[in-house]
Amino acid sequence: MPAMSILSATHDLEPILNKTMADIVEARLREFIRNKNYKPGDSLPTEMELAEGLGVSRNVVREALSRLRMLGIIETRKKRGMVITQPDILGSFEKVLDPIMIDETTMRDIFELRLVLEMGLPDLLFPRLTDAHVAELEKIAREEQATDNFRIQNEIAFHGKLYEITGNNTLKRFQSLLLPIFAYVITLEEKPTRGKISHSGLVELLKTGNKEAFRQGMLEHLRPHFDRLEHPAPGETA
Amino acid sequence: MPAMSILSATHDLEPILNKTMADIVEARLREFIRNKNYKPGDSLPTEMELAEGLGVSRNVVREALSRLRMLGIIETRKKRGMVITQPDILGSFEKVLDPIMIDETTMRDIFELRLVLEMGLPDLLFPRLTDAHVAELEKIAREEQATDNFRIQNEIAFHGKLYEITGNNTLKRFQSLLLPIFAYVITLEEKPTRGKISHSGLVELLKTGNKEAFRQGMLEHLRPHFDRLEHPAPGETA
DNA sequence: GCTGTCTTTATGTACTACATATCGCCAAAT
DNA sequence: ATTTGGCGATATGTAGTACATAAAGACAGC
Repeated sequence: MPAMSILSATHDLEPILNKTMADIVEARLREFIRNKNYKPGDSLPTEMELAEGLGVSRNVVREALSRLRMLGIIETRKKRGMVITQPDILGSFEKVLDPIMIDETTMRDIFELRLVLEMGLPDLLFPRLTDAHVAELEKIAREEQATDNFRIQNEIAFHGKLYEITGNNTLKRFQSLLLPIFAYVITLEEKPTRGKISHSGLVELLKTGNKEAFRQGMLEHLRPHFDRLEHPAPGETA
Repeated sequence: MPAMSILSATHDLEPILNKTMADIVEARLREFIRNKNYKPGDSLPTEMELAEGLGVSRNVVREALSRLRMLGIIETRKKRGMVITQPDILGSFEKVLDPIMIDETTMRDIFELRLVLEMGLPDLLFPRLTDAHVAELEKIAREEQATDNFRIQNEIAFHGKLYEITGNNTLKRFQSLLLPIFAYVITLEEKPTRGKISHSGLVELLKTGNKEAFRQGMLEHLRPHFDRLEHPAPGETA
C-alpha cells in the first residue's frame, strides 16, 4: 500500500481539512470586501448575484452571510441589500467567552493576562486621574470596609472603576468580559487569601501621586494570585 | 399626530430590534447547550430534530449552526451529527480584527491596551526568564543594530519574544493579533521617533535582574507613544 | 411641494430533492 | 475467532423552487 508511506512520515497526520462551501464562500466574501475596499455604509451585491458569481446556491451564500452578520461585519436591510458595518470587536469575543467552553490552561492564561493588565494600568491611570475619580474610589473602598467580609462584588466594583478611569472604553469592556473567567479561576483556588494592601490602601497610594508606589501596592494587593503562578514556561527546556 | 408624543419622550428611540429567526435560533441553541451542560465531545440532536423542536425550517437551523461552527463551538461530521468542541477564543477575535473595519477611536484604545500590556509584562516575564531567553533577546537586539535603520520587523521580533518568554500562549497570540493595529496606528503618527532606551538597553536591564529598572526602561522605550496619548478621559467633566 | 399609493425588488423562510460521507452491521475470508 | 470488506441506513451538504414581507422608488393626486 503506497498510501502507508504517508503515515510513516513524521507528519502529525492532522485531519484532512473538510472545508464546506459555506467556509469557502465566507472566506471569499471577506476577501471580496477587502479587495473592493468597501467602507461602512457601502452596499454589497444581492444574494443572488453573489450566488451566481460564485457558482453556488443561494443557500450557501446565506450561510456565509449569516456568519458575517453575526460578527457585525454586515447588516441587511430588507430591500436595500447588505451594507458594510463596523463590527464590535469585543462582541464576537463575548460569544465564545464562556467558562464551560474554555479549557483550564486557557483560563489560567487569561487570568495571567488580567494580572498583567492590572500591573500596567497605572501608566494609563495616572495621567487621567481626577479628584472626582479618587472620591469615587474612596467611596467604594469605604463600602468594602463596611461589609467587612470578602465581597467579590466589591472587588469587581473597585477594579472596574480603575479601568473606567482610564477613559479607554475598549479596555474597560475587555476587562468586564474577562470577569467571569476570573471569578471561575478564583473558585478553583482553595483559600481566598487577601493581599496585604487593601483597596483603601491603594486609594491612599493613589492620592500621593506616586505612580510606582501605587504599582507596588497593586502588586502586593494581587500577591496571593501571583504566588500561585508557579508553573514555568511550558515547552521551554532551556 | 399621537405618534409624535413617543418621540417627545426622553427615550432615545433605539431602532426596533429586527431579530431574524436565525438570530433567535442561535440564541436558543446557545442556551440549549448551556442548560444541557454539554461537554466537548457530546453530540447534539440532528438538524431535523432541532428544526422540528424549534418549529422552524431546517434552513434557519443551518444558518444558526453555521455560525456556531464558525466560532468553533461545534463541529459536524457527516453522519454522526454535531459535536460540541472547545472554541479557540482568539479565533473569533481574529475574524473582526482588520484595520479597515475598525474605527479610529477603538484603534487608539487598542494601542493603549498594548502599552498597558507592555508595562505589566515584567511581572510575568521575570519569574520565567532563563539565560537562554536572554541570549535570544540579545541576538535580536544585535540584528537591530546591524541594520541600523528603524525596522518594524525587528521591533515585532523583539517585543514578540518578550511575550513568548512568559510561556503564556494566549497572551502571545493576543499580542500577535493586535500587531496589525499597532502597525496601522504607527503609520498614522507623523514622525516615528524612537525612545531613549533601545532594545539592547532593555536586554542589559533584564540581565541586572531588576524588574523595576526594566519596567522604567520599557517606559522610556515606549515614551514617544505615551507622549501622544494626551486625550483626556472622555465624558468626564470633573 | 407634499402626501399617499402602487410597483418593484431583495431578503426571510419553508419545503423538496438528491449527493455524499460515514456509522453500524453482517457476511466472508484468513 | 478475529479481521476484512461490502451493504444499507442516516445525517449533513448543496441545489432549487416558491412565497411572504418589507422597503425603496416612482407616480399620481391634492
